[in-house]
Amino acid sequence: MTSYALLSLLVIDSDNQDGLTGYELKQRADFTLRFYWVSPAMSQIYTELDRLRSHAYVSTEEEASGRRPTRRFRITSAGRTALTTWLHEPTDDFPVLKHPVALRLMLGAMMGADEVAAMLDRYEEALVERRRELEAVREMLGDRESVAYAARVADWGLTFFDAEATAIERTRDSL
Amino acid sequence: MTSYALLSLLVIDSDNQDGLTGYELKQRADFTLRFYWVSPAMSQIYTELDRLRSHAYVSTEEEASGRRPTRRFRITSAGRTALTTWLHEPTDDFPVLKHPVALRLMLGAMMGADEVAAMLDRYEEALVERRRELEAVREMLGDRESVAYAARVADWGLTFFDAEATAIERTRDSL
DNA sequence: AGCGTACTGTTCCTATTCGGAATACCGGAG
DNA sequence: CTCCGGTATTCCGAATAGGAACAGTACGCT
Repeated sequence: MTSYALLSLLVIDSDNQDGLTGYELKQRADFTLRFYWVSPAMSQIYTELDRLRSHAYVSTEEEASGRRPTRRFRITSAGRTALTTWLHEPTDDFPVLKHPVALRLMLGAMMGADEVAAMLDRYEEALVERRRELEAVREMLGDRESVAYAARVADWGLTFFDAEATAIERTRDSL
Repeated sequence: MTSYALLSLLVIDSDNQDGLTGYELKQRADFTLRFYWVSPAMSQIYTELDRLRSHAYVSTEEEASGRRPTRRFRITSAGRTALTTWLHEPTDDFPVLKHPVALRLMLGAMMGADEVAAMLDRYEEALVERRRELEAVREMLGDRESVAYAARVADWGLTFFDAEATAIERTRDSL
């Protein structure tokens, strides 16, 4: 699955002629992908890139400018085809949510109400911060037609964050 | 992290004297844990149980009744202590959401509006089903004080599902 | 009693993912 | 020219995922 996530980053960037390095891919992932997926570890990005290259889904360009070899990756037409095929096949995958706050809340009885409240406060703070970051992304996207789908995904994320804020409120009220 | 999730299942069950087998633990995880975490693979459950036993956080009881050895696991007081310690140390872990629908929506331009709509429809169906399942759990919990925190977690999950439904609606409207 | 079948319970295998350390090179501020 | 922060890749070990394989058990059916 992660390979498709990386392919999607590459296809989004494909108007850029130069392609991306693994490092840049990691930065893009940190910037957007993490809001609706995860930002893969460096190690995994390079592993996936090797795999994609072995399928000829990406092409690499060595940049032997200095002494150090730097590779820039671009999606190939085969990669585009594979991605399109993947998009077309319906999937029944359901979102996976790993929620450490909920995990701990489950054992609230072992924590005490004040500590639960403190945990909620901390989470709320972190949430506000995350939301701010996503909102910045959303504003960058604006209402340009070319990034309309990215904007929809960002809006989806904002809806999620707002629901989290609501859940925090409700939980607090119930204590 | 998963080991604490398993410990939490064991502590929740600890009024039961007999303890749980790995298999039963998997069932419990399928029933509740998956709504706010993941249901670990069988292989991982047994791996974690071995680890927990090596820390003496769980005790095992061999049941050599027939020919087959069956092990029942119970949390020890050391396990309880470890769990409590873990609960007390504040964490800055943020929820992780892996959202395949959002991942695909990102590339909506490569799918076409009708296919995107179909994907949203399928997701909505699956969502309704999941919500029903969680609601059944929620109703089982009722308003008993002993499971008040579990009920809060269930409510949190329902809030999440409702937000997903909202996000689907909004996305549909924007197409 | 014997049979089929679904369920219980554990182990095993492989692949994927995570998390970050280690290494190395580059460019600019001072 | 030197330090330092950013760029870029590789490497390592561990955790997680996903099921298949295997084996015993319970129960209804004939």
